[in-house]
Amino acid sequence: MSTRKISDSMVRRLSGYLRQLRFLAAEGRRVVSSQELADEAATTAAQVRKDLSQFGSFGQRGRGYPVVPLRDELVRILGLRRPWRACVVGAGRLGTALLGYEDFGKRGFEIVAAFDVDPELIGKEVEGIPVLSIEDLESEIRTRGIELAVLTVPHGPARRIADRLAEAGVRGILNFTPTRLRARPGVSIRGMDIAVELEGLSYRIVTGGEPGGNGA
Amino acid sequence: MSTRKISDSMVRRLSGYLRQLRFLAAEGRRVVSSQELADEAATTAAQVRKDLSQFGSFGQRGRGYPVVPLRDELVRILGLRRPWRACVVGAGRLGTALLGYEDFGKRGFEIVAAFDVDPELIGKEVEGIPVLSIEDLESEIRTRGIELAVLTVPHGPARRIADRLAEAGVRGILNFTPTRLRARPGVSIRGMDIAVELEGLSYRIVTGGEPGGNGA
DNA sequence: TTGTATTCGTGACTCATTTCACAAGGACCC
DNA sequence: GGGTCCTTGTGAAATGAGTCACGAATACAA
Ligand SMILES: NC(=O)c1ccc[n+]([C@@H]2O[C@H](COP(=O)([O-])OP(=O)(O)OC[C@H]3O[C@@H](n4cnc5c(N)ncnc54)[C@H](O)[C@@H]3O)[C@@H](O)[C@H]2O)c1
Ligand SMILES: NC(=O)c1ccc[n+]([C@@H]2O[C@H](COP(=O)([O-])OP(=O)(O)OC[C@H]3O[C@@H](n4cnc5c(N)ncnc54)[C@H](O)[C@@H]3O)[C@@H](O)[C@H]2O)c1
Repeated sequence: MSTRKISDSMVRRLSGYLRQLRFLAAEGRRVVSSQELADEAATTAAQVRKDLSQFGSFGQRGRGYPVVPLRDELVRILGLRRPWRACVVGAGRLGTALLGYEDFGKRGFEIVAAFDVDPELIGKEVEGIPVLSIEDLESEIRTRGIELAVLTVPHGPARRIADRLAEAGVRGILNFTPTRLRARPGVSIRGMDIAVELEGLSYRIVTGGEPGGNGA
Repeated sequence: MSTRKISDSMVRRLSGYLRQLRFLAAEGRRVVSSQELADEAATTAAQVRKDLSQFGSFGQRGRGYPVVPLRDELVRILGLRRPWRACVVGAGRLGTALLGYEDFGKRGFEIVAAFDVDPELIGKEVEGIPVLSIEDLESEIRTRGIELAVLTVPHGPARRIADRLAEAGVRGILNFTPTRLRARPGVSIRGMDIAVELEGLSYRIVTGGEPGGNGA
């Protein structure tokens, strides 16, 4: 346990271990080896051990890692002990799909509201989640204790809304728009750009690159 | 120009530069400095120059990089000279949202078909794109010359369908399911897992990590 | 209890990526 | 045509990530 700085790619791997551990826990498995964890997370056994050893000694030599305690430890490390309260901004095609995504809840993220400008949508419920007016963004975020936002509005208003979210005290934004958001102190931002991923595929294919598996 | 091996994170940055260059080209800008490119792609000027120098000398000292030629060069490097023919497998909530995503075309990816099991959907068109039976997956992929697939089916059938896609000759899969797909020779796979990104946000927030901007 | 087979934890090493610093090359003004 | 800015291109240095090998600890069988 040497408490190095935790890199982004390592956090990504921890997520992968956690996913696998949840699955194993549901199956009733008691212990799992670094090798098995590595296979599912597309890495090596040594890497798994090194990653986990950053936080303490959870394994038992000769046996492996106890599934449930290790899962709970990762939940703690990743900050998922209690669910995060989140909203979706932009209840369009993509936003609506996300509102119906049941895995959010299972993974510790609770979507408590959506926001939109469209008067047709405001006041309705989509997948059981209320669509609120974008005008009330700041007040609703405060009263409902919303900490995270998923941004699925068009390019035009994206920057402005991100600023308003930051201003209203949101701690993190998951950005699905192709707009690059300005970093704001106190607000973490992560972008999911489909085109970037597709272009990555394209590059690998034309350069004859086999290496199939990065993410899932 | 030293022709090192191109890393994954570098390809990601190249995508970022390309996005910005497309935007600047549309605005009519003639030249751009490494500094400006760096600001938008959340990196440093030196990094931009080093990245680009892998492929040749495109810049003019004292002036910067000519926007349109550099854009075209990146298009070539990333393998985007002609559009890729793609399909969406699983025309559910997420799949439907993706079928309506107009930016695909602009970025060089043409969605020519969707596949599903649901008899209600098969034969219909969604957003102008025909929904075909999953039973005809192999034959349709061959006759329509489909090269890429976006996978948006439930967890259950995901692995099996990925195998069928690989068998049918698809060159790349963009996987939105939480299922980890087995790497297959000749098929590049890239996963987009929302939960992984949200967990990354969660981690950064609880550890007090400011560093706002990775992706968009 | 002893021996053998496992599997973790970890320091040393290797390899990859990023940053730094600056010379080289061109633009532009006078 | 000479001087002055700028900004690129690039080796060298610094930093960081991932791999290896092996000792320590444990399980289990005989
Ligand atoms: N559709 C996809 O599959 C997809 C995939 C990846 C990324 N994206 C990105 O996600 C974003 C949304 O895409 P979409 O296809 O869902 O578009 P959409 O037009 O279907 O939905 C956008 C929604 O945002 C709302 N909106 C517009 N301005 C707003 C404002 N100022 N405040 C609040 N809400 C506002 C609209 O009323 C609409 O409901 C776009 O930036 C797009 O590039 C979409
Ligand atoms: N909804 C989201 O916002 C979201 C976000 C991220 C990831 N995902 C993932 O994307 C996948 C789809 O999610 P969804 O919400 O769109 O689910 P959905 O149930 O709305 O859609 C799934 C579609 O796949 C079709 N399907 C089922 N079995 C099939 C088969 N064997 N062959 C072809 N088609 C088949 C179904 O008929 C349905 O139309 C899931 O794996 C989910 O975890 C969804």
